[in-house]
Amino acid sequence: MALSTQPYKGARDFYPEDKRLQKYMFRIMRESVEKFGYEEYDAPILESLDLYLAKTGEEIVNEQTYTFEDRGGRKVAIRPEMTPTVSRMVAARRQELAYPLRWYSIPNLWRYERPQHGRLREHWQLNVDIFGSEDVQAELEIIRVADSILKTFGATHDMYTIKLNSRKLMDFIMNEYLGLNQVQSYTLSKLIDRMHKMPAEAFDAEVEALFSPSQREAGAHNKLHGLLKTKHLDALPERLRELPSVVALQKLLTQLKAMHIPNVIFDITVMRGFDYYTDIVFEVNDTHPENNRSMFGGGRYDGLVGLFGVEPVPTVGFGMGDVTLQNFLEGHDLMPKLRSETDVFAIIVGDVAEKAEKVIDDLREMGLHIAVDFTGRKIDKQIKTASKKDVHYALFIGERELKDEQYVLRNLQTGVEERHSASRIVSIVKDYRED
RNA sequence: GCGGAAGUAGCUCAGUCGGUUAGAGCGCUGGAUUGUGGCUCCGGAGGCCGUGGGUUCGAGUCCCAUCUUUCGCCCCA
Repeated sequence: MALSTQPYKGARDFYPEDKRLQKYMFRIMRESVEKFGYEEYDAPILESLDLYLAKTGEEIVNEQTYTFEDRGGRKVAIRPEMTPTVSRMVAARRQELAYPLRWYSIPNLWRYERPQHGRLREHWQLNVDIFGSEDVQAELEIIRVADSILKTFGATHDMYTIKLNSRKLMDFIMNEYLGLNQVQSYTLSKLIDRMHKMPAEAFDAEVEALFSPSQREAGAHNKLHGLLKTKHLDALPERLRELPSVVALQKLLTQLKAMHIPNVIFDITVMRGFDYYTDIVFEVNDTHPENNRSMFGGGRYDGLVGLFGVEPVPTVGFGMGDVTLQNFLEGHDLMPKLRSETDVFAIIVGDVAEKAEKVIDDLREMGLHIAVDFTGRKIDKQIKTASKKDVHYALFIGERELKDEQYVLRNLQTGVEERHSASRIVSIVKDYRED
């Protein structure tokens, strides 16, 4: 039986053209967040399993994490997300860091689950966090950063919606306003989280089953129903509007709109999967009709750093996955045509290899990326090879060129050929590379 | 983890009722008087029909299992 050439289930090989796309996406991400002063960090892909047992949703640890025992008997996990890791790093140097911290990373993460559209077992996820600010200005900045990234990819505001909500508001609604106990609240929040994926009747039935007789008596169901239909903060009952979280949400919405981000809305059904969110959460949705799903999101999690036994550090952050981002870019026709990192494919004509290599080395010295075809094949084959590699220019070097030191530079896109000196070639190619 | 669909050449696929040496297009490769790709013409390579069992005189075709891909569910990015 032959060895399989397939990559591991749910993981991808990155051939040069795939890697080109990944590098492009990471470059835009880095440039966007660094504009706001975020600094890159990194960490090992392996973590102690304990790190994930304390928090996170239970299912992620039990069923979706790759775990194993190392040779020393330690329980090890391949990181399924970056937030616990970065919280651990911050906690380790809690006292000496200069707050507010603006950190980002693009780690690869692993989750053991069934691969399907937009979800693989290994993915890369831009993580952007701001540590050390309780002020809603932190949320404002984080959302602006997320918006700015999408804009840099060429997206316009009609392509996505930013939905905001608050966990504190939801907790208040469930505990105080509806009078639910802890178990009921937890179940209901998970139910609201997937409310849009189930028929209204099924949702109603599950909600009804959740309430106790006395709660039903008190009209809990109707109250909840009314709330879930709320599209604006002003439409909330007075008691809820006075909550600090709601005031903060209102401020956020107003400021974002003032900053020319009109596609933000309040959405009371946004919950986010992780249990560690403590207040404001947000979610970015693709508006493309065929891919109308949550692309990524984030929120405030003030409790995580404190789990390591140090004073808590208030934190706001989000994670943006490469697979969902790619789907978004493809859906909105935002994928760039990427060329090779190689600027020039040199074609040596005749028996002049030694002299030609000298010229090529000079060009490399002046900063060009040049691959040389030393096969001596027919010229048409060599041009075809260059073209297939998505190299932009072919450079012919033969007797004639070497004699007068004028080389034939061919633009493989247009087919236009010109004779130039080496230094002129360098500036032409560099000019092209710049844009 | 639970359902549905699909696996034939590198890619996209055809293959009748189970019947001889398994097909096309594209791609790859060589050539059309040796310094120019994409067009045209001619030649060539390339298949354990995903894998393992079973039924049958005979299986790409029917049955079972398994792996992979894919769509949905759970969950989430």
